[in-house]
This record gives sequence, C-alpha cells and structure tokens, in this order.
Amino acid sequence: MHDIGFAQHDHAACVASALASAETTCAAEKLQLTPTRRRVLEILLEEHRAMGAYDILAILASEGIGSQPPVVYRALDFLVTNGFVHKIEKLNAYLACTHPGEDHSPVFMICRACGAVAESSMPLADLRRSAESTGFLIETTVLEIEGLCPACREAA
Amino acid sequence: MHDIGFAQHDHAACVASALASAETTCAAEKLQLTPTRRRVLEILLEEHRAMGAYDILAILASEGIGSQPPVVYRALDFLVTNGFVHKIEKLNAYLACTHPGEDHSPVFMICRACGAVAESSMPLADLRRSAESTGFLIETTVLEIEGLCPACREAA
DNA sequence: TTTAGGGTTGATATATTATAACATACCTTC
DNA sequence: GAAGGTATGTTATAATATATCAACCCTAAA
Repeated sequence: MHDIGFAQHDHAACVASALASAETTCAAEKLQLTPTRRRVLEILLEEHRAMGAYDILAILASEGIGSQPPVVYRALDFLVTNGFVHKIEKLNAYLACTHPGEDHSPVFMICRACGAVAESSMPLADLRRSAESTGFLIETTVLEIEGLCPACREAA
Repeated sequence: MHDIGFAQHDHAACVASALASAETTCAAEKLQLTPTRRRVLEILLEEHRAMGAYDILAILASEGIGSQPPVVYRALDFLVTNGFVHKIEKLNAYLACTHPGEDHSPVFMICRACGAVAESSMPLADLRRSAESTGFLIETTVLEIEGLCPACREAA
C-alpha cells in the first residue's frame, strides 16, 4: 500500500490494471504500445508521482533502453496524446492518468511542500458554457492548483 | 485600438491606467517598482500578449537596460509575486494581468493557432469547496484552456 | 558617524527542459 | 519488391531558468 492522491490504495493492482487497460485501448484503436512506450507508462504508474522527463530517461538509460532525450520525449508525446499520461505544466513533469479512457478535464492538486500531485476532475460544462459564449472553442484545459496536502498541513 | 482578448479596446488608456495602478499599489504596499521592473511591466502591457522571458530580455537589451537572463527573471518574479503579471505555464510565457488588485483566480484562454491569450476569471468557490473537502489547502490555481479563438475559427 | 542589515543589481556560469534534423529500420500493402 | 507510413537511433542544439557571489544603496540602530 502506498500513500497516493492523499489517500491509500492497493498500488500493485492499480499498476497492473492501468497497464492492462492501456493495452486494451491501444489494441482497440490500433495504437502501437511499443516496449519503450509501455515501459515509460509502467515507470510512471509504479512511481505514482509526477516525474521529470530526465528522471524517466535516467531509468531507461539504466535499463539500456535508451539514453538520449528524444527517446523519452517521443514516448511521453505518445502517452500524453493518447490520454495515458498528463503533463503538469507547472512542474514540467509527467504523471500517469488515474482514470484513462474517461473523457475528463484533469484537475491537479499539487502540494507545494512535498510535491505530491493528486488528479481530480471537474465538470467542464460550466466552463465550456462561459468560454464559448465568447466564441472561443475549448480544445484542452489544464487547471493547476497549488497548495498544501493534508499531510503537509499537519506537519506545518 | 487593438484586437485584444478577442475584443476591441482603447489600448493606450489601458496601458497608462494599468501602470498608474501598479505604481499606486506599490507605493501603498512599500514595494519597489524599480525602473527595470516598471519597464518589464510596461513592455508586457504594451505588447498585450503572452511573451517569453527571452523576448522581453531582447527588448531590455536593445534599450541597454540589461542583457543577462537574471535581469528579466528577477523582474518577472517580482511582478508575478505581486500579481501584476501572470505566467502561462503551458506556454512558458508571461502576460500582464488585466485586472490587478482584484483577488482572482486567473483563467487563460490560449489560442492554439495564433497564440493569443485572453484572461478571464471564474468563481473559485466551487473549486475550493470540492478540493478542501479532501483536506487540500488551495494556495494558487491556474486553469489553462487551449483552443481556437473566434478569429481563428473563422479562418479555419 | 559608523556599522549592520535588507533589498536590489551586476556578472559569470551552469542547470534544466525540450526539439531539430537526418539517417536507419521495420512493417504493411499494393 | 517498391512505396509509404510509423517508429527508432543519433548527434547536435535550442529554449527556458537558476545558482552563486560580489557590489551597491538605502535605512536605521548603535
């Protein structure tokens, strides 16, 4: 059991099911979940935290998979494009999506103190209504919230 | 008149009043709006678009104000910290705040095609209620919306 | 008046994040 | 078996941001 998303859960099962889900999705949509892409997703699922591209690259390099930046950026691009991973712009970091497959507008809660990131979601409807009344067409949204997670609040 | 925030407005008046407002605020709060800081804010107000730090630095350099990165990053840090400028994380770019002084949670609408950025705001109340029910303390929020602005929709 | 402190600036160097560009390999399919 | 698409390997470089340390300037306390 790990401490994730400010709550407890069975991590091994979570990794396995998320990987299986990604494989199913890729098969269904004729996307190539190649070994490098699969391993990057697996790393992000296992670590279950927002990681920098070069952190991931270091792991890949230690496993002999690849040591040049394009290796990891290409894999991340694939994973982000297809909804398996989110980029946390505010941290320049990447995080495995905790509910892939669902059409969601991610909301990240980033703890300034410990760096933990929890993914939530919010109704996009209100947002969309107000934005599009101005004629703006929403394609992607990222809401980044920074603050203190429960554990760090207690520690402070 | 310029085309800003997907609408028209009197830009010269807007720049002047925003600068005056910044000066008033700084005087009241004993913040030092030094020449470099003031000029960076003025540049962002005049351009009225999201600019990269190095774009701003190039202008400062051409004016003999400073040519090294810390010059612009220090000024931006001051301006962002004190609410005169927002950072658009998704673009690694900076934008003068269109309603400084108000306690607001910025919402940026970023046009993928032309790069225009309009700042809006949204009720933080709902957001705060749902986040804090999990024990998370919100300190800062950034919602970044990418899509197509009205002009680019027509062009497409 | 001097000295200590805080805030700002100058300047050099470097860290961190990300992409361009081009060659190669590997499939599929026609 | 040649063409075209997708993915990978590799080198180099671009773009963004920060660390560090010395100098300066103002203020205020000793």
